[in-house]
Amino acid sequence: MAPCKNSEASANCKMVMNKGAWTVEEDRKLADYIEVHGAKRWKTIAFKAGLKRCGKSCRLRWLNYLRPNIKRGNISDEEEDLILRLHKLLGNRWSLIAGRLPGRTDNEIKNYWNSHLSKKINKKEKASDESPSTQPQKSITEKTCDAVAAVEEMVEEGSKEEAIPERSFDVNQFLDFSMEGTYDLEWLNKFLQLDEDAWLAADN
DNA sequence: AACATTTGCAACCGCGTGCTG
DNA sequence: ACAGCACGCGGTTGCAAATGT
Repeated sequence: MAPCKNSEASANCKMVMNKGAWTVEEDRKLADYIEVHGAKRWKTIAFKAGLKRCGKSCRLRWLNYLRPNIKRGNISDEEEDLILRLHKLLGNRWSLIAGRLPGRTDNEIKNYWNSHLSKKINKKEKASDESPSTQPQKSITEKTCDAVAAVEEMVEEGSKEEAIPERSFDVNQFLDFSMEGTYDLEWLNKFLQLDEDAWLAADN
């Protein structure tokens, strides 16, 4: 145990805070309190639930572990593919990426990226560096990444000039996560289909 | 079996942003 | 306009479990 150093808790910093792994008892207290009072004002929640934790810590525990409908582990190929596509498009915007994967948290996706996908990509890059003369068949993921890159270009072009009608790309719509709950890839395919040529080019 | 190294994940930390008085 | 607070994000760390030697 150690005093909480972060700014949020500085006001009551004299209080000794719990740190490290959460216990079952702490989880129960937090979940019970939020079930009754809702997930607002984390500092108050931490205090009133009788937890010697920073509000910040409570929030993280709730969002990443206790929240209902959380999916844990077993990231499917479909989800992995989606993460790769979105990362190509958005970069390390983990919360935005997580927003497209119902039940997944930004922390989980970030961890998954750092421990699995970044290594996969490095391997692929190394492999392609070692055999530059041969042109191996691109995987679905690589193809989609190429297509996403094409979409990115379109976004940039669109910001410079009038959008070409049949190629119009609405960034706001793309980043509008209000249609939560629809776990299909239609929304992305719609954008990817904007440039069939990019697909064909990626194939050659 | 014992030790060293790597891996995977939960949690922490600092910073930026938005809201409120 | 300003200060203080609360929240959210992304990077980083710590540590247990798994794996290698």
